[in-house]
Amino acid sequence: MIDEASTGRPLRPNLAAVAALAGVSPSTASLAFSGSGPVSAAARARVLAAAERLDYAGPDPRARSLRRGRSGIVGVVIEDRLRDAFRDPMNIAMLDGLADETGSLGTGLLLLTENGSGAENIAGAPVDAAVLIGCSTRLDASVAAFRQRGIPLVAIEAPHLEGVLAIDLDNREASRAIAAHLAGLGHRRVAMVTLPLDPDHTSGVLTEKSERESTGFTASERIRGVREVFPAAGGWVAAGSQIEEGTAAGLALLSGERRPTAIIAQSDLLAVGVIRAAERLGLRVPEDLSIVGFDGLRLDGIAPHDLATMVQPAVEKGRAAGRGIIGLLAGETPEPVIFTSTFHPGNTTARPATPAEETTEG
Amino acid sequence: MIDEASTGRPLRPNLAAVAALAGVSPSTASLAFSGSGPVSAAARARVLAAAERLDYAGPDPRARSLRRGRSGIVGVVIEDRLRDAFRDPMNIAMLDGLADETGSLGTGLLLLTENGSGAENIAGAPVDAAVLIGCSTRLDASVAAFRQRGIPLVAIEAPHLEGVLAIDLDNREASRAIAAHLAGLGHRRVAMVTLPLDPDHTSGVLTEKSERESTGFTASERIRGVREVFPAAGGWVAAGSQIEEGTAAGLALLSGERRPTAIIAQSDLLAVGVIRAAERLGLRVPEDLSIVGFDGLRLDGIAPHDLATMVQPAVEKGRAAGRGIIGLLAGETPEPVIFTSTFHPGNTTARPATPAEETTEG
DNA sequence: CTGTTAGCGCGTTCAC
DNA sequence: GTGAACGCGCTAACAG
Repeated sequence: MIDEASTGRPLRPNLAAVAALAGVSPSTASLAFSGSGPVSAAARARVLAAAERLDYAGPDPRARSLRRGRSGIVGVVIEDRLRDAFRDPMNIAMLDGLADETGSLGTGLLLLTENGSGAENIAGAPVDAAVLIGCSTRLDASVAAFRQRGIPLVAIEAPHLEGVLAIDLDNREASRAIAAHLAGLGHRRVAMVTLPLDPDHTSGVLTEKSERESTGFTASERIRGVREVFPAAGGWVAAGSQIEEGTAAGLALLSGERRPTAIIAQSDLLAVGVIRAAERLGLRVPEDLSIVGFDGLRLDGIAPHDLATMVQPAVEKGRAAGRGIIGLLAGETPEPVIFTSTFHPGNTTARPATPAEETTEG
Repeated sequence: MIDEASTGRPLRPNLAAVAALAGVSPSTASLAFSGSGPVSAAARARVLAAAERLDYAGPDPRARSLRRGRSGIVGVVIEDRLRDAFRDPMNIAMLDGLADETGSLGTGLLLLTENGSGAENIAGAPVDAAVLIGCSTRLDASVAAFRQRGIPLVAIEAPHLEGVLAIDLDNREASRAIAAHLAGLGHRRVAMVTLPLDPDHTSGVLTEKSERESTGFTASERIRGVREVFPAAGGWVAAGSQIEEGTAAGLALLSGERRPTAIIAQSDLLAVGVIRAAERLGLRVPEDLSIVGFDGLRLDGIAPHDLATMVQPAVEKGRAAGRGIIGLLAGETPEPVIFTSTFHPGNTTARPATPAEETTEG
């Protein structure tokens, strides 16, 4: 058997070995591979031939990244489990935009989840920059560690953090606009279905406590927006952005006595679920119940209605994050970005059947 | 301003600086951080204090991975664009299982796409091991490079590759079983809706040519399985595993003269799309058209029917891949795994209205 | 328990 | 255009 011991040379050849065989110095061989310097065609050819003979696959990425101080890897910090995060089509769209933009500069996206690897591990990742997605206060430790390392950070829809480039969405204003639209139609009893408020994705009635202790930035912002129009609006906290969760929420909200005449869901999938719940309860949409979603997901065929919703530029958010990273890595100081959602009226809202009662309820 | 130039010490402190300040040797400081060796409590405390004073965030991941020869990163090679790959819930389930199992050993999953980064880049990633997903022959270059580097490889549902641990699904047999089920009911005119056959996701009639030149391993296997029962079955190649694609396929297949009495879709989402197409054409399922899917996705609410399908253990596939990687990294030689799908009869198949005509058609 | 030494594999000076 | 030398930051051996 031909192996390390019998041949006397290392099993995995290194650049030095290739250089030796090619009869050039290591630095010349290095230049031949990286192409970032003047090498004679002859020398390059000899190096490449030697590499082939030794079955050398090119410079070791680890050594190269140590020497260069860059790994080419962009970290994506996700708080949820992958399964949960990827179930939301908006996250996927964002990742796609991000990959699009960062693909040019590096190797790939490194998925970092808080639960999988502890904050220790997450901050010990060999990334050149990191994007924080759907983050809450729990990420503080990781953020601090990244900062100490001097790793540029971009946060998408997160509370403002010093030194972290913010890519935001007008969640509050968009939600206020939705609420205003419903108020304009005459609705007074309006309820919300929110995205998860805590890291455990506890679902249930939206209480003062759950709202106060919320770590879900986007969800909280959207609640606040609605509250600007309906200060006392109640709601249901869903365990995730899924149709079934919306149905559960809908059943809970619509089964009570003084049921709402309109429901504002924080995602389109939740809204579809609410529509299902309404149908199951024999309520017509929008005659008996107005429903508005959020996201602007293409729902053709999934829901029979043309859902009223706030269309958000998810892919663009990812792209902006990617561009931000590139800028930061280039030593620039990119401006924060706030994206604007646009209202799609659809056909799932209408004047309430019994308009203008007094106040809102939960 | 206090900076590098004025203080004379590097802006980012390194382990040596910390050790110096703590009055211990670098190796002692290293042990204090990694915890993998005997260090006196006093020494550790001094090191930690020094680290805090210097705002040192711990050992540099790049240097550490060079020295240790391991980065703690597992690569996931995806052929598609992220958007396409993640649109298929099976892929997400797999990734989840993979992350679950590999979370223990490392930092995270590095998403590598062929289109984003070239084969050069992809093989230059500092990964300890890699999982190939939905790969075709186009990945050969990357595979070769990984092999040269001695990086353990696991392939999920891929053609057999020497030295690559295979995690497989009984696609062929499962598809044969579906076909046999339909044959048993009396169906003779059966058509397929397949997953993409080429990297560009070209959709259209399934032709001898597209079939022959297919790079979609899973799709081809499933076609072969069906062909064991219906050798002449025709079909439609979808551009992806999405409901709308299924609808398009259904419309194409069902609009012709001698329309099939049963359609075998290669995913549940496609099957749902076909159901929609059937409904749009006024065909009843299963009375006028039997439909079978694949995957065993939970479709509650998305489709009114209880879809007949082959339930595949997607999360388990990911888990098995993860365990395989762990084994390979430990120097073991894990056995390949072949998972078995189980048939869920549902209520979307029935005897054909006009049974037992002669042969199949396209 | 701690310190010393010696690289990991490469890229980058700076001379020639 | 090329080679020699050095150091990136850390950790595995050993020696004390």
